[in-house]
Amino acid sequence: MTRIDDVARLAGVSTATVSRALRGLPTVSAATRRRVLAAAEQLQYAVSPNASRLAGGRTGTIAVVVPRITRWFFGVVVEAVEDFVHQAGYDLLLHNLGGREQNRQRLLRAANLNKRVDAVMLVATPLRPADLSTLAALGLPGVTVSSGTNVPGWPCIRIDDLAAARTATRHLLDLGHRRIAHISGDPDDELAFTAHLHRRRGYQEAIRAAGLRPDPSLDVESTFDIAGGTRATEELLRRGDAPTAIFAACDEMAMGALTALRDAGLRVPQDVSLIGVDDHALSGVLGLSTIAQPATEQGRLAAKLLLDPLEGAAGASTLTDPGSPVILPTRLVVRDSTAPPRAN
Amino acid sequence: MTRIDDVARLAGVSTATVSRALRGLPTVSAATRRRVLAAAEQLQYAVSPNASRLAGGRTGTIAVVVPRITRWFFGVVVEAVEDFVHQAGYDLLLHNLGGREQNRQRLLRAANLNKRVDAVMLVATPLRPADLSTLAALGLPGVTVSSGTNVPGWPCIRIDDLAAARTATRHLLDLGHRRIAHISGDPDDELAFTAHLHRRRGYQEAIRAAGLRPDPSLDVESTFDIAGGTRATEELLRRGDAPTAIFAACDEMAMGALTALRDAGLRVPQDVSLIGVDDHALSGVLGLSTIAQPATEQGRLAAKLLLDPLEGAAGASTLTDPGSPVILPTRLVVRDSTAPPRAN
DNA sequence: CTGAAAGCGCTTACAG
DNA sequence: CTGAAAGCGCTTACAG
Repeated sequence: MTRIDDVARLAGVSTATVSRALRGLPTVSAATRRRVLAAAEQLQYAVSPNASRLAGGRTGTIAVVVPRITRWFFGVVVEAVEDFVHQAGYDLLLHNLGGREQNRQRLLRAANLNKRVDAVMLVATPLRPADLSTLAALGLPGVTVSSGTNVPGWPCIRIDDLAAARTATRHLLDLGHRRIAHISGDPDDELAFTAHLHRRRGYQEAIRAAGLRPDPSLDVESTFDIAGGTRATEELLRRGDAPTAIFAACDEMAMGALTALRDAGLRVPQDVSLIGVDDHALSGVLGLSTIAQPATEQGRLAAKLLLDPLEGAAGASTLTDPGSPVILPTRLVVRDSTAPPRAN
Repeated sequence: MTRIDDVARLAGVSTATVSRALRGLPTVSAATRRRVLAAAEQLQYAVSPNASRLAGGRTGTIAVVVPRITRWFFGVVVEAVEDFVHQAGYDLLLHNLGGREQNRQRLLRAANLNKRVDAVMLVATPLRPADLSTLAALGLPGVTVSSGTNVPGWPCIRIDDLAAARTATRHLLDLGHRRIAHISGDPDDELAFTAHLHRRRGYQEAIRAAGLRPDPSLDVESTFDIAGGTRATEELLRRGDAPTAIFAACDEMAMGALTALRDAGLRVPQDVSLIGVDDHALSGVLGLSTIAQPATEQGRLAAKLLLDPLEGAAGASTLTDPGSPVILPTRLVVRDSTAPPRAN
């Protein structure tokens, strides 16, 4: 392995000058810089990140925490963040909680973030009060994406889950539905993010705004994924007196609902209308109506808010007030899964 | 930030002893270890990874390279790898090529892997001869998953793409189909992985084994994703004389095909049968017949083959001969998208 | 614009 | 089983 002093020797300068030239600091003459770059090139020199980080006090790395990388939203967010982060010359440490409480605890143990990253991005990651203290003690900058827990001092990027749910529910109401069910995540799950809590409230608000009363038997909780959508819908049908429409808290749950409805011999939308939230890559294929949310933009913006301050970008801190979340717009996309209820 | 000498002072031992005790080395008396652990706990001490890595010469980090984290197979593989890697106490550096040749080049530039990781996992990542030299020069251990390019000395985990394609095609043949189309990835794409090349060959072999001749007009190339499946199918239909069955090189392409077929007014499987490869999480929802491949197992096994040697696990090197790939089994899953052609 | 020297916080022979 | 000391490969004031 060639080291910095090999380069220094070849270029006929000190290691300090090599360090400055390679990092593009302005205090190096053009001629010297040329010689250093040539020497480094000739020796195929690569700086040792660990030495550099130890001496410089920066890690050049950011941590990204997601509940499950295999779910549509989180995959898209990570892809956007990865791109931005690597463009900026940082490394990306991935943490996938995978629904295991133990993973979240391991992550938050001092040793796993501390001294290891310059900043943290928490995507839809819920935190207990104790976790917040741990994070605060680390003193790291960070950003949160999607709901989860707000961290004081960190900016937050998300959509308006309440409004999204109201829009979805109102779309069903406008079509003439009155028996509208809701399937959503489990509020008791420690690791559950909180988006679905707001979506449930939005659903209930829209129902009430239409002069109806939310019917608890039409509100089923399960896991926030495909299988959960299937189970919730099966439970819904088991309760008898099927709804004429279902608002699923996310597209993946809606997809799971499709299976359950099909197995029950119910057609979408003729027998039951169905709408989700996300605009998953496959929602178009399935003809699923949904509330589209901009996943790539949320990831990209979050990465920018995270890195700009580290880079000391001009106006970085004025881009957003850490106190108030940045809300990105959603959009109703009507496809083939929603229609007026059958005249009976 | 508390440092190792703070702990040493509190415990009344040297920093060397603290280092040994904390890492669980056997050469520390039980009493001393207890005192050190207590002191570390009391001070909330976390080792500095950079200092440790610089002094110790290990990075405690592995790099994982995938074409696109948002695609089903890669997301599942990364999830499995992440779990294994973190359990083993390593960090995971994620690289998502995102279809950009520039990203691949950036990754392979000496500075981006060199001195930064202890080992590399390449998932379906193709390499040019020059890239192979670069990797060889780094002298890093590694493993490849799914096709891509074989790296001398690295184990390789994958399925038998040829056999999978033959099975899929034969399933259609067995149902009575004779005009069987194939939609697959673009062989000219620099960044394309190579799985689809084998799948095409398997398709052609099965066609020939049935005494038929592969028809080039039934073999359409596009991108290896949902949109590519749609475009390829549209092209197929544009050529006239539609096939009675389509074998898509992956489930995501098959899903894209569904859209195109529906838009053309063709029903699956009544008008056209359709089968893919993967057993994507949504294939069940869509009733898509497919050749299931074990993505989680491939990721887990690859992680194990990567880490065991680093840990000096007993028999690590005998687990597999780096020369011959480890082939995991696939399985035909028949759902509702394949049926006999219409009697005409 | 450049260099000598100290220091970043650990781990590792080496000696006992 | 334990410690003193050197060393890992950089960066950063400081001085010029």
